[in-house]
Amino acid sequence: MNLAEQGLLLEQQLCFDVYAASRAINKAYRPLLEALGLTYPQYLVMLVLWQHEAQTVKQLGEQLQLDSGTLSPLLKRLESAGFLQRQRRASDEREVEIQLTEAGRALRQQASNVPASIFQALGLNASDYFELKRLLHQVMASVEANSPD
Amino acid sequence: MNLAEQGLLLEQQLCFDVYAASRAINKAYRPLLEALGLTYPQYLVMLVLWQHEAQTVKQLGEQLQLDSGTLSPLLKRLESAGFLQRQRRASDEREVEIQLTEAGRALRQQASNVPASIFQALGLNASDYFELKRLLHQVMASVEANSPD
DNA sequence: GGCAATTATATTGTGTGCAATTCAATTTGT
DNA sequence: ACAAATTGAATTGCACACAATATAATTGCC
Repeated sequence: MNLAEQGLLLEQQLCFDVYAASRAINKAYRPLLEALGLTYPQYLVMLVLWQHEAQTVKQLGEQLQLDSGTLSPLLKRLESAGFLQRQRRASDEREVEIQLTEAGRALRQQASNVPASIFQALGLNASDYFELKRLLHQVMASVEANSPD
Repeated sequence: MNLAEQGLLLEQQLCFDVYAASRAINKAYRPLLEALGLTYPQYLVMLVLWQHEAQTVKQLGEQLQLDSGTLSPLLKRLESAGFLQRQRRASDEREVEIQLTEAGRALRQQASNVPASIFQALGLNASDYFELKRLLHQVMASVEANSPD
């Protein structure tokens, strides 16, 4: 087997590991978030809103790297679940502002143990945790330099 | 802000980094694979088949950690694209055997430069590459120990 | 041999992701 | 001021993911 062919082996593919790890992590969140009535992407949106309540769709999209094609239906589901409200901003009617409801705010308390549970499930010590974070950031920076948004 | 609340900050979430990196990598593959007529999950299936031509759906699913709900329609699309054929195995009619077509086999040559292109786009030196791989494997092993298949 | 449990795949339903398009509101250039 | 360009969301269309269910074939057990 020559060098080019060796690159085509699944077990050599770092990218597959990232892809598989992402799905495995999602699976670990599922039972925890099900108790809150959230999916993992919905939980990420709530994280952003818990940090700063009023956000436009665009601002959410920038932080989560998701576009309106993903966020619009997701936000509608969160709205019909009663966790937030969407309304056109008066100062610029193109923008839709997302506001937490009381139920959405209250959910934060119920979610407060999720990060620790997940951290434990990851099985990493602090130094590996930060090393993994560093390497992922490096990969994202490189990849996005080649294929910009 | 107390400790529990600090866990709920997006920028502290390693899991978000894995999720975002996975999508960023997918985006990097897209233009390369578009030239071959493949999506990234389809490319992964082809990688497995290039290594070992005859596989059942179950065997593919084990290697890629994907179930029949994902693989069945994906394999049908690869079949109608002319890259493979699906047929019930005579010895056990519950199993569906996947066979590459000549076009599917030929695609391997066209894909041979993909791994090197992607490796370059990742911007990692060899030692970071293997370190990232090690950490991801560790995470997957831990996570799957808690939420088994 | 026959029937219950198991196995392999397919189907259904829900929820992302994302490219491409559409539409309305705003900003810009003159 | 006003037409053209830009912007922010929503919509459409397609392709995953995955839980839950259905179906058909096989295996085990008596």
